[in-house]
Amino acid sequence: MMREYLGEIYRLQSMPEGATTSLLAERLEVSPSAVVRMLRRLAEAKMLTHVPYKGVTLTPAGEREALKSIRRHRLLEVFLVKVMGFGWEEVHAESHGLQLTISEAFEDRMDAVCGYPTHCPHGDPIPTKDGRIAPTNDQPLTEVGVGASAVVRRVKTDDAGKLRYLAELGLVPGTPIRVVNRAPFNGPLRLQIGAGAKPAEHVIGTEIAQVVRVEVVK
Amino acid sequence: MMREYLGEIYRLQSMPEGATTSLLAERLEVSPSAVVRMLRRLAEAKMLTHVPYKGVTLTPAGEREALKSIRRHRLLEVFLVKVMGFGWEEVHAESHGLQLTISEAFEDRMDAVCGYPTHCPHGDPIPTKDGRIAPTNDQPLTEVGVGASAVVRRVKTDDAGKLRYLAELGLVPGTPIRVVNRAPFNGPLRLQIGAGAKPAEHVIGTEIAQVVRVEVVK
DNA sequence: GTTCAATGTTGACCTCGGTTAACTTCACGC
DNA sequence: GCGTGAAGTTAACCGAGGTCAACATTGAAC
Repeated sequence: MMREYLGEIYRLQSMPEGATTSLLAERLEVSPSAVVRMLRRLAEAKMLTHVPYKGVTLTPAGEREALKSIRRHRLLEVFLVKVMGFGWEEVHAESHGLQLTISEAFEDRMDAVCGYPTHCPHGDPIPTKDGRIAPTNDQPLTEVGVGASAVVRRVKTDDAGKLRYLAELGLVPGTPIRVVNRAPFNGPLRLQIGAGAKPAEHVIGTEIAQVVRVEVVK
Repeated sequence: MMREYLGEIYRLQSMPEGATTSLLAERLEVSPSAVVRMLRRLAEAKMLTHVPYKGVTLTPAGEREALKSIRRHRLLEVFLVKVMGFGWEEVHAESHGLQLTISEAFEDRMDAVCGYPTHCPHGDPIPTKDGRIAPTNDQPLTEVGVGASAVVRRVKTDDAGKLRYLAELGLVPGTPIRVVNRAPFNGPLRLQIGAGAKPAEHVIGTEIAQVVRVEVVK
């Protein structure tokens, strides 16, 4: 359990808001008080430093553990999609419990059975066994200029409905797109999705566009 | 957790000794007092009746739950061997934790991915989703007469060492054998193992023979 | 500078699953 | 029929992980 908290702290640290008590509580679906107590225990275990009312910072040891948790989580997601046949919108919920009980041997088997994947179904990089993680270099679709071509890299949501919708549209990691048009005042985007002879054209709202991260192609 | 206790109770009820507190404690690797408390809770939940100092009997509801647990456990074992590439001697330990956290959806996927197996790697029948379990009709190898032909049906041990040894010998469910000779006073057995042109011959001790259950071929 | 709402923290409590130590009950040998 | 050892049970305890209610701190608005 401690490791899962660390993983979530790591994820949140790389976001603008940082890893706050209430955000952690929300993501882990527990009460804030449960989070605070766990922070104390993790601080005692030298996994992080916690300055009350200020914030939290992972120690190097804490980061190592966090990356182990993230590796496990993302490998599990790949596994559930590629081997078990779950949809990419189902895996978040499904991983929740499994993550806590799989052994290291099982993790290694998943890795092998999936062909040593480098990214999870949503496009996030999977840390290596020795704790290295590939850097990401993408931006929200909302920030891409009209006319630009790009490739979808990551999809930053756990919402099953949004994920289903994105899959329908073909907005999955690896898909090439082009921003055809953007309505004013953060209006909806018109996108060309996919390559080849007949790329589809779709209009998506900003709530969806914010969630899709792309790498612009020169 | 309750379901796992029920599964173990069911398994033990079909053995000569029955489901006693101490046997349960041993199989579940917990203290007898933990077992007794769980028995009380299961009795409250109308899953069984427990007469202190006498014994325990599953109610129909308890039996249903027990079979669900057993199904889950055995499916998991098949899955670990066929899909994940574990050895049949490793799966008992590996299932322990996983069993507690897999969802019903995951169970269904395992079933499908494994091709709807009917027996676990050790030869025990897998209950169906609606709670029916195939009867078994085998006997310990120790009770088979000299000269008789038989087919290995089940292997009744969780000991990794014994399982490894049995796999080496080829004494796995489905293998045809013949009892060539038996030394007096419950002495070792000489067996012909396997069919075809050159069946192997091996001598095994009674400790091993007791664990192997076979169906005699007329 | 005060106030106040949002955020963070502490404390008291619950359940679950495990433990050990002490006590009961059972059944078997004599 | 009476010990006595094994098996079963009860009681008191622990830690993990969760809750809610009360309290503390922060920072932004006025």
